[in-house]
Amino acid sequence: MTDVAREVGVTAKTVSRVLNDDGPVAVETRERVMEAVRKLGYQPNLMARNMRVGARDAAIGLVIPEMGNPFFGTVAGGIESAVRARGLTLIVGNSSETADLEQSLIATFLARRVSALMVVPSATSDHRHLRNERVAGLPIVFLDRPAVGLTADSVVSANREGARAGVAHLIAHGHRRIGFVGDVPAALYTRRERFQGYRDALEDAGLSFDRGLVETGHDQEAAARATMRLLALGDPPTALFAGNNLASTGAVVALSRARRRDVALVGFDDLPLAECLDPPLTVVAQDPARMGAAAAEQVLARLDGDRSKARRTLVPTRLVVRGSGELPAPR
Amino acid sequence: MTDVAREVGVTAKTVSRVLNDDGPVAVETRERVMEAVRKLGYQPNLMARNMRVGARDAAIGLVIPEMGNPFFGTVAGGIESAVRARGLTLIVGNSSETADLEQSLIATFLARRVSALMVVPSATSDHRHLRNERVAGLPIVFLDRPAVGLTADSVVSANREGARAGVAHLIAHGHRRIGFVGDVPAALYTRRERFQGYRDALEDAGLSFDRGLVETGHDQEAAARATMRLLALGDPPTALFAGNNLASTGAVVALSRARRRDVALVGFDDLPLAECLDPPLTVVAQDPARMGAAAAEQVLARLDGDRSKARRTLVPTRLVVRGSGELPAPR
DNA sequence: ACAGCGGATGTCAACGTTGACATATGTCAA
DNA sequence: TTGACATATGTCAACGTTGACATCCGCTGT
Repeated sequence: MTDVAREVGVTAKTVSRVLNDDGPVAVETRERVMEAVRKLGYQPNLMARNMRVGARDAAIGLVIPEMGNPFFGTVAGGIESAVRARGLTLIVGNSSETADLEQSLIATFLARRVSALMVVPSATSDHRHLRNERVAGLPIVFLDRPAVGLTADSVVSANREGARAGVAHLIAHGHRRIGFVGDVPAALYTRRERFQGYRDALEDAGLSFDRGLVETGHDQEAAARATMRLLALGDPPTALFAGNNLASTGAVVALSRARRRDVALVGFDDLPLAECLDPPLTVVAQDPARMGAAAAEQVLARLDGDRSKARRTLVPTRLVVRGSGELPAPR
Repeated sequence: MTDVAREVGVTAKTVSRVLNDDGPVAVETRERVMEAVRKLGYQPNLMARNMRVGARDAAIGLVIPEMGNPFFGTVAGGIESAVRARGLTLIVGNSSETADLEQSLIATFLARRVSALMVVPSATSDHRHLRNERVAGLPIVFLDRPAVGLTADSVVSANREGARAGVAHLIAHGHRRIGFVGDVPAALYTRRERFQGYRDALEDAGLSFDRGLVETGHDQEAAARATMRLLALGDPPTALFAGNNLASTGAVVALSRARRRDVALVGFDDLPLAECLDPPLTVVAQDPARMGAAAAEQVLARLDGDRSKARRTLVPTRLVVRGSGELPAPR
């Protein structure tokens, strides 16, 4: 900025005035300044500006466990578009589902003085350490899974209700033995809730819970193996409920490899090609874009001074009936 | 920091020394400082630090056209993990495939003094405005598509070669009329290259090019409609080549809806459920994680002072044979 | 006893920007 | 003419941090 000022023959303050439309500046001066800015290719230094005005960084920090997973990608996209309208930029970090990385990313974001924090917590993380920031008024929103050890805003899917509806759907088609293919670790919030929904549905129908029908795998191949184990049981399930998109994919792969077109399947979270599968995949669809948008709204409201108490936003799910969930139970 | 210093009864400089392991500090002082840091929940202000040391922001800016698309998500993931090892954080912006947004995102990143810039260019963008930064030594890498009007590093897939191999594969199975379902706008680099590869393969085999076999659609539904138009031709193609993941998905959807299991299909870019389709989808797979990693490597090398001339990294593709591309041509 | 040295800490200025306030010049009404 | 006022610009300090250099202390070797 000083360079521009020297070039024009004024002080930095005048240049600052021109660039911020702050205070009166002679038309001619303004033009000469703009000219010099172009000529020197000057870019204002946001870091210095923020420091001077004591403002926080016009960015919000987002921690997600996995960037390649389209679920989180879409969530991030929903946040980005909602937040950019306010001139905020999005800083993204990948926690790889580990508490350590999550915490170090959060520390980095805090050191950058981000305006707000959005976190998809890892399975084993604890957020007590954010208490100071919370009371200091920093907006913090937890996504997909709530905070642990901290009262804070959160935006989550209607996991339990959705899973319950999905499993009830299978029961309505005559199934009595329904397998659950889910995430590991079992401590993960979403896994827990969806599992509860599964048990709710069984109970609603007066069916007994069989621990032997529960298998887990944390990636697609592991989920496929888990599915295989269920199919190999002496008294195998006639239907499966998959607890997330990777589990669904794994189950689909396993059924396809085993050429078992008679096993019903409902997955939690939609897949792009679901309708092209054979049979087309019935799912409990989440709405990741909406989750992102809801989280962004919540953060913006907080930034606008909303000091009301922490709020949990429940994003509804939707049962999308396509075929795989309607296969009748054999008798 | 001043607060911490006052608390301990030393000057800010001493606190700075403790926190940066810089210069000698008495063990006891160090402990008291650390204690105060914990007690006050002090976080060093990165903005101020960067400004003082004249360093650029320890972040790299990434512009992608679409966060929800798993291709770009995976690319971003590849970058993030490679870059975090160096203590750099990733700032991501979504250009929604428009040149205006792209440019404004780049401007924001520059104002933040990011250490490097990574851009997946939009169809109509022009990068002449980055010339100053280039000569100033800012590392800039273009991803998936090269820069326009600027000589700079780039990392792209072997689009032309890959498409050529994919189409040659169809020809080897006896197909003579092969449709192309691609992106719009046709001006898009990847679309252009893949289309050239398609024509190369036809020419290699001595087949004539028929403009009527080329259709476009920029999202899944549009691609499905494009596929339908091809199938409805008086002399329809017996095989299809899809120019990207959305086009592939659209083509799969269209064939599935039309119950046409006799039309061969090869897609560019892999899909998670490709193996479960009926028939399983043969694709020319890209390696997005590797693209991200390669781009990150290139940037890190530049940050380490590599001043060699701009380099184009070609990431190879791989033909994954699964079934849909091997359907024989009817005769 | 004293210079010399290294350890522990302090002082000051500067990074680039902008708020608060001051100054200079011109305009206009009383 | 005078002062009140608006316009255009300048001066200075401060944001939080750290480089460069200074100071103070006790210890060592002669």
